[in-house]
Amino acid sequence: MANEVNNFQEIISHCKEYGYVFQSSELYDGLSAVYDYGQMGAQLKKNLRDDWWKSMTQLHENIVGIDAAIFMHPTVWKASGHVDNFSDPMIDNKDSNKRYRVDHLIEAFAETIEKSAGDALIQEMEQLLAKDDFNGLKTLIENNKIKCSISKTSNWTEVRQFNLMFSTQIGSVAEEADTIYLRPETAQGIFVNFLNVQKTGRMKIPFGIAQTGKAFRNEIVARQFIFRMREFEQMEMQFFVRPGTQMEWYNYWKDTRKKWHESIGIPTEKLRYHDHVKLAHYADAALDIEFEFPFGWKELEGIHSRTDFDLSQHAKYSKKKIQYFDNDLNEEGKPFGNYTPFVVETSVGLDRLFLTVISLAYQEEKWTKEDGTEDSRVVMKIPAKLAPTKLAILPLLKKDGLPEIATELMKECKQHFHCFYEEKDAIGKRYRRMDAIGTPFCVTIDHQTKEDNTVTIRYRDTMTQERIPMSEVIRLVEKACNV
RNA sequence: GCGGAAGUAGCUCAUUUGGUAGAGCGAUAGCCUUCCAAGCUAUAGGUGGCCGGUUCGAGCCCGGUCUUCCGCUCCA
Repeated sequence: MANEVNNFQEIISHCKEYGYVFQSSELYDGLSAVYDYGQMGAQLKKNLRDDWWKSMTQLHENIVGIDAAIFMHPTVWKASGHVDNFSDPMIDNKDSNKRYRVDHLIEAFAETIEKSAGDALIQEMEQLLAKDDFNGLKTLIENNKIKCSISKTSNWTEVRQFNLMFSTQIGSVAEEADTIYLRPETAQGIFVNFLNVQKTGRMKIPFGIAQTGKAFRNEIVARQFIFRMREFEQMEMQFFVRPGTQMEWYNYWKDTRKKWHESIGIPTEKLRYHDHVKLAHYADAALDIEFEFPFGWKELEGIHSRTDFDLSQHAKYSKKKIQYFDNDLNEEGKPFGNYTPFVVETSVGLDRLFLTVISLAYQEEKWTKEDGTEDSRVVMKIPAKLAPTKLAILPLLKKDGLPEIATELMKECKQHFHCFYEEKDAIGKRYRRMDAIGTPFCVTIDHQTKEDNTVTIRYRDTMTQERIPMSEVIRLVEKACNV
C-alpha cells in the first residue's frame, strides 16, 4: 500500500462528496466560516461526543454532566470580562496593515500636540465614543491628519467595532436594551451552576462538572475549514479543587486528557504540549494539547488553571456567597473550612477533534494487482468505535434468495449498531463505496451461506476477508467497536 | 480586515477572436454477473455563483456582490 497521500484540499472535497461536512447555506452561496454536518458527519461527531462524555462522567464518579442554556444573563459576561475587554472600536492602516484601537491612536496623537488642543481632541473623541459614532471618529482622525507610526501614511480603513460576541434582544420589544449575547464559551454555564450542582448532587471537592455545547465567536478571520468557525461546539469540564492543590490536578488532567486522545486513535507522535508563556487574566497556568494538522501544529484542547477568578467574579457581581465548606481535616486536625474553590479546566473543540480524526483517517492507496495493472482506492480508516456505520450487509447477487438472507441479517444487526444494506452494483464497487465512507466491516452473503450459514467478512483496512459463521457477525463487530 | 487569484452538471474539466453549453467519472432504473470501482441499455441533472452594465447578441468584456483558495494580520 504505497504512495499514501494526505492532502487537506482532498480531505475537504471528500467530506463534501460523502456527506460528512457541507458549507452552511450552500444553496445561497454559503455563509462564511459556518458549516453543517451531513448524514455521515453528524453520526461521527455524535460518536466522538459520546465517547468524551462517557470518559468524563461515567468513568469518573466525581464528575457530573450538565447542559446549560446558550442564553445567559448579560451580567455573566460583565463578570467574566468578555464585555469590557473585547468591544473596542478599531481601525486599520491599509499600507502597514497595522490595527489600532481608535482611542489609543488618538490619545497617542494628542500627546504630541499642544496641551489645550490635545485635551480638546480627547474630549471630542470621548463624546464620539460614547455615541458609538464611528464615522465621526474616522473624520476626527482624518481632520487631524493622524498617521500610522509604521507606514507614516493616513490611508485608513473605516472604523469598526470588533465585538467577539454575537448579540440579540430578548423579549418582544427591543427598546429596553435587553441585549443578550450568544455565549462565546460554555464555561460560564458551569460556573453559575456551581452551587446548584454541588448542593443537589452533594458533591465533595475535588469534583468536576462537564458539558458539551455550542459557542459562538464573531471571528475577524475564520478559515481552514472547520478548524475555526463562528459557531462551534466545545466539550469541557471544570474541575473544582482545594486552593493550593491546583497544580497537582493541572498535571493530572494534562496527562489524562492526552491519554484520552490516544485512546481514540491519535498517534502519540502527532500530539504535543504547548505551554502558554503569556497567561490570560484569569489563569495561573495554561497549556494546549496540539495536534499536527495537515496545515501544521494547532491547538486541539486547552488545559487551564483558572484559579478562583470565575467563581470570585460571579460572587462579586451577583453579591452572593459562592463558597464550599470542606470538612476534610488538615494537618492540624481541623476542617479546611470555607473557601472559594480553584478551577482546572479542560476544554476541547469537538469540531477540531472531528477534523483530527478525519485527517488521520483519510488515505489514498495505490497498488499493483497480480495481473500487473494499477489499482487504487480512497479509504477512511476511522477507528471502528467511532465509525458512523459499523457494518455493511451485501448480498453477492441480487437473486437466488441471497437478498432475503441478507435482509434477515440486517434486521437483526441494526438492533445492535448502525448498518448499511446494499444490493446494487458489483461487489467490488460496493466495497469501495464503504471504504470511502469509512465502514470498517462488510459481510457478504453468497451461495455457500445457503449451505452452511457462513458469510465472508471483509476488513476495510487490510482488504482481506475471511469466512465466519453468520451467528458470529454481531459479536465480532461489537467487540471491535468497544475497544 | 488588507493584497492577489478563482467560480461552467455531484466531481474533474472542455467550449478558437462575444453568436443562447459538451465529455469522462459519478448518480438513478433495468439487464447481465459466484468477491474488490467489469459490461450493456435507458434516464435524470446546468436561467454558466448572484445582481447590474456595454452590445443586435455575454459563460467570454466592464462594475458590484457572495463564496473559496494563497499571502499578511488577528485569534482572551
